[in-house]
Amino acid sequence: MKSNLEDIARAAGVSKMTVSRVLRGGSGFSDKTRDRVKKIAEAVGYVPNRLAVAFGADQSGTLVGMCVPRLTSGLFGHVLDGVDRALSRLGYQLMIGATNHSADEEEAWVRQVMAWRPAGLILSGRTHTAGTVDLLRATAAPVVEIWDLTTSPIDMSVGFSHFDCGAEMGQFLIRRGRRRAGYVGALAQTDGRGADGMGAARLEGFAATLSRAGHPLIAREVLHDAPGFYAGYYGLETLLARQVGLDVVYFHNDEMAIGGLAYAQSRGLRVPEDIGIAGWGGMEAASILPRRLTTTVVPTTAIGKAAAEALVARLKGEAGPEVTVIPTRLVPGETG
Amino acid sequence: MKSNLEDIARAAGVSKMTVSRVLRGGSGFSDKTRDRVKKIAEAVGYVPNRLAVAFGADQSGTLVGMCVPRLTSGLFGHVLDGVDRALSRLGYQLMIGATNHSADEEEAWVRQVMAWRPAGLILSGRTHTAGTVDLLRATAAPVVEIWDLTTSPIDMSVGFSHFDCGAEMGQFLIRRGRRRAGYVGALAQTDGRGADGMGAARLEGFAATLSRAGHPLIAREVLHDAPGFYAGYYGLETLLARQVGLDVVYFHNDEMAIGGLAYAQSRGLRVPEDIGIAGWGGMEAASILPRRLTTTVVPTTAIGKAAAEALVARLKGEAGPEVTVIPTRLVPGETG
DNA sequence: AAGCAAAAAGTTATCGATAACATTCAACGC
DNA sequence: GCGTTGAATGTTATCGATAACTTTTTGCTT
Repeated sequence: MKSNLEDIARAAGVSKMTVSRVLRGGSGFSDKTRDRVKKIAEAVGYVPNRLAVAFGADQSGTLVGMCVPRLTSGLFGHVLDGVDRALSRLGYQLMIGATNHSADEEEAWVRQVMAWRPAGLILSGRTHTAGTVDLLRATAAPVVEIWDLTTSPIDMSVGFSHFDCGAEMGQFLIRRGRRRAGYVGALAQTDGRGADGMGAARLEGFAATLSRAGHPLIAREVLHDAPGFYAGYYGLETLLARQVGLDVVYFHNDEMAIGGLAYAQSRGLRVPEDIGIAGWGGMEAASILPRRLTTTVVPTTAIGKAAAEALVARLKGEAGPEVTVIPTRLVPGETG
Repeated sequence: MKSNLEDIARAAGVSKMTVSRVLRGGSGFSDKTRDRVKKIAEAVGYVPNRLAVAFGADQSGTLVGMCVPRLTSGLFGHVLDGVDRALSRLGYQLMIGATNHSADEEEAWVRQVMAWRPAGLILSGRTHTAGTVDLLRATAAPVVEIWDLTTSPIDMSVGFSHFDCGAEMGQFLIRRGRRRAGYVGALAQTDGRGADGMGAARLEGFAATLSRAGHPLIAREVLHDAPGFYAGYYGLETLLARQVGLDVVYFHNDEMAIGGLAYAQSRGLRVPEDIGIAGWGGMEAASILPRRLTTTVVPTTAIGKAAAEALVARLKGEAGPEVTVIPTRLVPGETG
């Protein structure tokens, strides 16, 4: 990893500049020179120093930063995958970080990653600290906020409305005759910064719709825990212990809903006869249960892809849409 | 994002060098100067340019590259999380990539990321192209190979033996009286490069153990597909259509095993009475099913953490172990 | 107040690639 | 064979931080 343009230039008996031109493949050299330089570069295993390129341009043209709430989330894994596939094909590098659902941690990450002068950033959610927003506004780098759509993005936004997801599920459950609904969530915000803005927005949309229909949400249980199977299992246990007579429970996500399903079965409750269960997210497992889970499918990979494409378009100077809506799809299933 | 040391130096009436010293907090400046410089740096929102630092040192001291087979894998999500938590705490940045189970794609990624002169690399698996190995050996950067343990690592290795996982499960199922075993895998290698070396090693260990016990593997079905629920579902369907009388099926991973479980239930097969099912990996869902899945739990986060720590130790010049074994744990469950 | 050590601050060179500009060279028409 | 043109190639400056070195200032002793 030691050879540079200078070494190749010396070996080929030309100047650094000629080598640079050859290796980037433009024009300004003879076929003979090109062949000789290329052969030498190949032989010494030349790897261009992107640090030098980026530094010279005071902008690392192929570096993109992406920050997600949790790296262990199945949904975000797919988003990440969508982004990575779209970007790596074009020669971009992905620098990642996790906020652990804390806007302060996000700010710390943004500050760190900005030091690398990335060509662009992809952030998750629309809740950021004032410091983060200042930092980003002071930058020319394009920023895509994904997941939770915002009508006034810092720069660009790709995703859908969590509020609408909740509202749609509320309407659906009302239409199915549900009248006494509960909610089980997780990751209650601990730092007062709207850390779980997205789950909270779904709950709001859900609750608002139920109220409008005249059958308001009766009970809710929000755990200070990772939104996984266990949280769903114990969350439903807690909720049912506190409140009798619920006929449906809406969960923060599918993992929790499947956990809830497991609890209901362990208690001998029939789903959906005794109690309905609805999730959110559309994890693969949900569609292969004995009874298909009633849930909202989120096109995760498509969101990642769209975010990457919006970013790349902006980097190429093309004028793209400020807001890209990627619609979710309510899947009726057999548990709601 | 425009201010640099020069700007601050000018504003403070000192030289760049003094500003540099103050901001890195060493010595060689008066308290008065320090306060003034710090105040100005704060006011202009100075973000140091790591590109310049890394370039000057011809090594990006805080950049670590990590490559996983798939970003959508729950297991690797946890590994990634373990790595990220350990590294971000120490101020390192993580650059990621996915091989999509292709050694060639890995080489392409390594080539790209080496251009950033990372302080170290974390790779998944022990199967690499000759080109990758050459590239890495020519580098001073520490490399940790995780997941599949190798006794002769390029540099360092953290993980466990997939062969042993398969062997252990084979022994266990034999002890439970299983005599006619099948296997359902996925990600059949299409490019002949050992793309799925790790699942293949488990299968080998499994088959070898069964043979030694006198009850060799009867049927196997390896799909050209992502190893998810669907693959498990249809994989078992295919296997059972081809071969009657199987009394247990070992799956590539838990997701596939759960898919298989769903197929068995859909066909009215009783588990484990009519057919046993065993998975691998230890996804959270597996432990909350009505019947706990027989599987091997892999301490994913611990592997990530150990890999990060081994890398950091090496970067600090400490002599660490070449090979770190992170033991897996067979969980008997009730399906095998 | 001179002398001297130590602290404070400044100067220079450097890392690799490339844009912008400068120069050399070859081929061609007349 | 001489000027012209365009292709081929070379030179210089630059990006920001910092190591290594040099100079200036301060503070203290006698």
